[in-house]
Amino acid sequence: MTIVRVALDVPLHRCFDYLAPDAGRAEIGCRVRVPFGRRSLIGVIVDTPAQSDYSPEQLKPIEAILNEPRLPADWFRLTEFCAAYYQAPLGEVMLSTLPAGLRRLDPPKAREPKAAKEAKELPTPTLAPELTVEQTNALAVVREAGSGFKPFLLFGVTGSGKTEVYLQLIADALKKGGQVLVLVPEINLTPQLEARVAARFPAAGLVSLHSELTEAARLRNWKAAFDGRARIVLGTRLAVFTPLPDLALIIIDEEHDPSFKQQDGMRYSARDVAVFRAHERQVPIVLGSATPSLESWANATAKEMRGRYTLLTLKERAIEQARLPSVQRIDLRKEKAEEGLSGILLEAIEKRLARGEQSLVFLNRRGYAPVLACTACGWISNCKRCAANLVLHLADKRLRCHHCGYENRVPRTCPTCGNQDIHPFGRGTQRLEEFLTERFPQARILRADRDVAKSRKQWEALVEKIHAGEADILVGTQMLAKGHDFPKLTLVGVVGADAALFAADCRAPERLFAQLMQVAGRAGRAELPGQVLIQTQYPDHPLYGAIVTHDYPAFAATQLAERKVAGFPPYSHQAMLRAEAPQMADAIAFLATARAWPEIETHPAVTLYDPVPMRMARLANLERGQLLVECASRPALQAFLTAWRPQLEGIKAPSRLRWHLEVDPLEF
DNA sequence: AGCACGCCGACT
DNA sequence: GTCGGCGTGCTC
Repeated sequence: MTIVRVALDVPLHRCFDYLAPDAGRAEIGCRVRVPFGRRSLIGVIVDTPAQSDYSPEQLKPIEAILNEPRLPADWFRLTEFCAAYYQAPLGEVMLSTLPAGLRRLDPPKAREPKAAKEAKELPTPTLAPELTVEQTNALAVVREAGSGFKPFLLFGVTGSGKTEVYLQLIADALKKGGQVLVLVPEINLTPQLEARVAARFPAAGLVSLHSELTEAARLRNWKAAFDGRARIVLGTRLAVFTPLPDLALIIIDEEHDPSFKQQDGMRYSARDVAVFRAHERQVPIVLGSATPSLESWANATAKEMRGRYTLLTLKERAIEQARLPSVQRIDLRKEKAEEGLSGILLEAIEKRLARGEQSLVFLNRRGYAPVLACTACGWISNCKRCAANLVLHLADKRLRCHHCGYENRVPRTCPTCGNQDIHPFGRGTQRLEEFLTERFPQARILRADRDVAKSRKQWEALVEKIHAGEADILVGTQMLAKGHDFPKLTLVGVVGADAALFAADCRAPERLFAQLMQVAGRAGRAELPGQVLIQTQYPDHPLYGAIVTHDYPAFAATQLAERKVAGFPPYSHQAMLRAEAPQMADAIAFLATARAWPEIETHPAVTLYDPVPMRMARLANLERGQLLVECASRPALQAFLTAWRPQLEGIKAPSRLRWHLEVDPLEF
């Protein structure tokens, strides 16, 4: 009998030893089924130690060895790094990054893909278009760097041809016999990238990996990547963990996008994990964005970072005749607005209607109005379970909490004083749609938000309609800003963006800038020139100034200067301890105990702030508090967290209290 | 995390 | 008298 050390998907920071028959090929990287307490679990063999801390009698024999697939050594280094860096149990990391079919006891029998599909003749690859000078230069820099680890930041506005650069680099990597990993923020927002890659490399066996795939499809695609049949893997953040024997290049499109950050379980940043992976495998990595994250921008431009990343810039739009849209501010202090829309914007819409072009009104707030209130007694519609207002949805006559999902009928009179005079305050997309319908009765108006496009199918149908020119005016949120190009869209009106200017979160301006650049990029992509009108009470705000001049570097420079003064990332590193409990006092008490650990003194480089309630202090009947940890040195922060985390596990707290530690938090 | 055990309150 | 609430402890 041999001893095997097994990582299991349990929230315990240790592995478990078992006995395995010598004959059974129980080797590192194999999955095994083992008895655990009264249950049976799937785990991964991480070691075959000569000795165990437990006596042989205490060790239970494994139940089964699952030899295929055998997880490779570099996958071990990747998951071990993540477990250490994000303070997560190794087994949890390993098992959660495998497709469900490999971590379940009763894996569904993977059906072979239909033979007809394989027999189909491969289409002729689409041809590469002629490159611009900038694209040629960018490619030359990457090619010159060769095949080792080297991170590049490909900075280029919408339409500047980043995708073509990716495609050429993919071609290079494939030619050398390598595999390519392409990460995208959300698969349903970037279907055209998948289509373009597939069309250019029809023989590369492109597979996609994202959470919308069925379990069987995900397992099938994972295996194709694992055994090298798929030469290109295109996926969302979870794809960063896919074993790739011949990995030669990693590409991250829209690298600034917050959806690369996992917000539950192991809270990792797929972008950062990808950079680690590229380093570990000694392959180049290209991060692309029109509005890079400040972290990446600093790595590519700041003196302090000593050029960790190489900056590649695409300034010009690659599509002929297409120019950057003209962006103007509308001063709401001077312009009269009707239902939140200024005369200038309404006139601009009218002009587009006359010319048969499309307009988009961008408002990142769904529903009819963000709150319903009583003018007599001051009652406002708030959520019983959250520190948030219930949003009025007139389309289906409901009051709805956008945070916990609680919903209610719309009362006819004030619930506290009986007054009939209750009013919606503020504006959401439904209200704008209603007003525009009234104002432009001849126009075809389409609203695009999560209420209208609940499923992927509904969303695709909506996009189809817009493409077919079945809408004159679009009213939409965030959803419309990403991905799709609408050729007849020549006007974008931005409404209600000011709120984000003064948000407490230091990353709010960065996100707003990215969002505005993205939505502005929707205007005038083809031969029609585009116009963007931003309605604001603060036309002199530097953020808008930078949007008007399309000047991300200037914006980033001011933001980085502010971060430097404040000692914020990327000039420091952070971790956040969060606790939630039915009573805020319990959550804060837990954090205070964590804060009072005496050995904190032995980590002088680390700053711990006071425990405070979170900005959204109550969510779904749980009160939430947080404690920020900051340190100029990443290794020092890591050393502290590694010593601190076991202490946290020992803190006695009410059973309903939950806590987690997040490294490199994005939201505050 | 599960899943057991165990010890007190309010039901058929 | 039991059903069941959740506090506590353990999993090689």
